[in-house]
Amino acid sequence: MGDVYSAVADPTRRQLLRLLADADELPLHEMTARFPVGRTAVSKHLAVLKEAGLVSDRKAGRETRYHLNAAPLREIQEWVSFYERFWTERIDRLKDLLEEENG
Amino acid sequence: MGDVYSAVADPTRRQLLRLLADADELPLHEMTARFPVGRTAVSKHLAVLKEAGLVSDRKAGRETRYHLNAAPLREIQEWVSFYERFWTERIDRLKDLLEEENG
DNA sequence: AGCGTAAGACACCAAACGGTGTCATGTCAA
DNA sequence: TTGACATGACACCGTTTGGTGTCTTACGCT
Repeated sequence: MGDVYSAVADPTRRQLLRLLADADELPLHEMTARFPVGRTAVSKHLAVLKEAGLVSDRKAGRETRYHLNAAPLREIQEWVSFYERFWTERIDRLKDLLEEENG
Repeated sequence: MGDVYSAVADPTRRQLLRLLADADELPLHEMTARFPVGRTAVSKHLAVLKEAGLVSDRKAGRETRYHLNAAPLREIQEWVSFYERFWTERIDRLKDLLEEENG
C-alpha cells in the first residue's frame, strides 16, 4: 500500500480530499471541472489517494464516484503529535520568562 | 520557502527530524553515521528540511550542527485536525449503534 | 608544517512524478 | 440505433528527486 505522507504531499491531492470532505461522494468529471488540470491527471491523483487508502471508489452507471476515507490520516496525526511538545515547551518557557519579569 | 508537506513526505527526512528531537544539536557526520546512505544525500535532505524551516544550522569549528525547529509542523497539525471529525464521527455512530443494541 | 577529517559544491544518473494526448469501451438518452 | 459523455488504459514527455562520486576548502591535532 502507498505511503500516506507522500499521498498528502501534493497540493492538488489535498484539495481533492477537501472536496470529498464536503460532498460525501463525487464523480471524476465533477472534480475535474474544479481543477486547472486535465481529467487524466485528476484520475491519477485519485489513484494515488486510493492506493494510500484515503479514498474508495464505486461505479455508478457510466461514472466512478469517489468517497473520502480519512482513517489513514491518523498515522500523520499521531506522528505530528509527537512534535507538539516542541512548541508547547516554547510557550511554557515564555510563560516562565513573563512570570519572572512581572513578579 | 519550501513546502513542509513534501519536506516531511520522505521517510529519511522524518528520521532525521526524530534524531534531532532527541539530541537538540547534531553535526552532519554524526547523523550520516546512522543512515545507510552517503553524506551528500543526508546533506541534501537537511537542506530540504532547512528550506522548509524545520531545521536550523550553525557552524561549530569544522562541523555544521543542525537543530530541530518543529514550528512549521503546526501547519500540518492544523490541516489534519480538520479531518479528525471524520473518524470521531464514525466512533460516535458506532457508539449509537451499540446503545441501540444494548437497549 | 602536515595529515586527517567535515563539509560545501559540482556534475552526473536512473527512476519517479505530474502532466499531456489519444484510443477503446461502456452507458445514458433521444 | 446513434450520438454524446465518462472512464480506463496507454504511450509519451519534461522536470524533480534521491542517490552517487569527486574535487576543493577549511579546521584541528600532533
